[in-house]
Amino acid sequence: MRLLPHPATETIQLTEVLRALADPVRMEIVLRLAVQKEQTCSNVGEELGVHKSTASHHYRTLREAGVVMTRQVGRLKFMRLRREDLDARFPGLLDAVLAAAHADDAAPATAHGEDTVPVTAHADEPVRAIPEGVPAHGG
Amino acid sequence: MRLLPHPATETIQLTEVLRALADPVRMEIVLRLAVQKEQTCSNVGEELGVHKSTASHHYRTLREAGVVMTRQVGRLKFMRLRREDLDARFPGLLDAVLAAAHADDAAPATAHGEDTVPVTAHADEPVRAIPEGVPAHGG
DNA sequence: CGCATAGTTTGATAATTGTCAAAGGATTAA
DNA sequence: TTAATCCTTTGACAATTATCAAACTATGCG
Repeated sequence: MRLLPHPATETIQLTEVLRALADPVRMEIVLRLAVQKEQTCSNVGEELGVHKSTASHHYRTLREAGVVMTRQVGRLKFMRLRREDLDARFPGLLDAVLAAAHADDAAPATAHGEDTVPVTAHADEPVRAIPEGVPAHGG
Repeated sequence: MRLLPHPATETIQLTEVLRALADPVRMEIVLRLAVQKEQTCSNVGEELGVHKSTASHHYRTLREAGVVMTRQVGRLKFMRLRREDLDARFPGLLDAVLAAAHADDAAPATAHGEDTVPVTAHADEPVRAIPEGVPAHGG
């Protein structure tokens, strides 16, 4: 059994964690690991729709950012989230991200399963809001 | 008074938020806004150490990701965090990120103000941990 | 050894991004 | 209108990155 190099908990950098998570493929990996706790790279990779070398690149990115821990058993490599380490370093961050990812999955326009709300109206037009205590200077 | 186009709360994408936050300059902007609540672009930009056009690019990135709201008053543009919107869309995320940013500021190696711990020893070497219920098959 | 399995590394490429510099709005002041 | 202020846009460029393909390493099996 062997371990690959991982950053110590204290040296995990927020910016790198966020960047690691700011990719759809890597987020998908993290979400799977959040449910399945530990998986082989092969298992994770087969469902991602990317080449195995691409997947390997993402494993490395996640590992070097301190998001996942990889251990090798025979020919297999098992990946797992560094939940406790991340919680110790950045309390609540991982949970918030995972919860947010689920909130993001539920498509807003069809979340209620009823109205196809005209969200596009907001997306490209100026928002009418926040007049607030504006330091306007004249009427 | 005018408003620039902003994404509606329901259309804010987690990946874009994380990517927006995964940059040191933008994180710095967000941290300032978290404290000062609202500032002009000029105020924020002067302390960032980047060209004003670069700063403008970052404002845009943050705005399009749904992280900040910008309103124009005369020649000035005021920026503010979309705290309530982000909380509504991704509960706890912004708070966790802000707390994490503060935890990241406190340099771990000198946090105790005493020992210049050999963190580099961990950074590049294999970690001894997580033997756990490993499906090892032999001694 | 020879062969298969599991991932990584290297090479190549296209896309994205952070940066500065310079020109371009938009607004206020005179 | 001209000038000044505030910020954005465009252009250029270097660095990073996501991707696939192919070669490579490491392990296990006979």
